[in-house]
Amino acid sequence: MTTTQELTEGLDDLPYNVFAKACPSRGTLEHVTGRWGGLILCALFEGSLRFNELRRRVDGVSEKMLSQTLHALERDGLVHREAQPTNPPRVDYELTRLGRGVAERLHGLIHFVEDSMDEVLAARERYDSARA
Amino acid sequence: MTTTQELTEGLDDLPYNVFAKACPSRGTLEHVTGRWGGLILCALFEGSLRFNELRRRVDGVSEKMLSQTLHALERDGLVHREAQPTNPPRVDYELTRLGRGVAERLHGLIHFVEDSMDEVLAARERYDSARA
DNA sequence: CTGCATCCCCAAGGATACTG
DNA sequence: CAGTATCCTTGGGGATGCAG
Repeated sequence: MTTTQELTEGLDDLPYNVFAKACPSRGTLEHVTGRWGGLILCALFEGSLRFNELRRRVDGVSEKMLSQTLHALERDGLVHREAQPTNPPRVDYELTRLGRGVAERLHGLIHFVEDSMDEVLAARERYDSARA
Repeated sequence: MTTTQELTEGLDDLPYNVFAKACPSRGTLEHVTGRWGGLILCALFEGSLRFNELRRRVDGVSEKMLSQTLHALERDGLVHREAQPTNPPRVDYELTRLGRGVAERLHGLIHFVEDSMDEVLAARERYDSARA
């Protein structure tokens, strides 16, 4: 007996496949690796932060983008929002278990890139001077 | 004049720090985690590919974006371009040692996201129904 | 096949002002 | 403090055409 599953297994037809244009995992990947998503998750990996702490930590985010990105990450179940009904308001953002899994890997990637920058910059100079 | 470097030193004054707006590592991170960069590196992680193979593998990339992203990755020293002076032309793209380091970590991240999609989708439903 | 050049649109995202 | 609402600009990126 040959099932559809058997016919297609072994290549990329796992339940979710980023390489497929329509796969929902691509959307989540973009939230996670987007311009601000990665930095926000990585910042929260070091501990929970309040809105404006996060804003200062991630140099260059606008209020709007921080708010918007946090909403997307919260919706995807990667970030938990803890609002305290005090005055003035205090809201803490922290990673969920799922979020820690993502952030841990993102953290590894980011530090690898940081540690590689000397080589990257050297490669750029070679590339540029080769066609000057 | 207060520079970003001065503002952040004492905290993360490692040679390179993605959290600082002006750090060159942020640019490279964006090449690597950009909309197409991540998928291209991840595709090449499984082996070298020709231009149109890559184009088919990464469902949805336009010719322009593939070409443009490959140039950025080549310039950063992550991808090696091997052109054969045949007719018709044949060009292979493969990861450099540095590129493999990045792609390996990216690959781990991407698969973690794919494997988490059921949970992500469930979280979205909870989030949406909670404010319907 | 492997691209580069051009046109063009639209949405990401910055700036600013306002609210609870 | 923690956001939301609005406006407006820029460039990301798709479509098309051409070339070696």
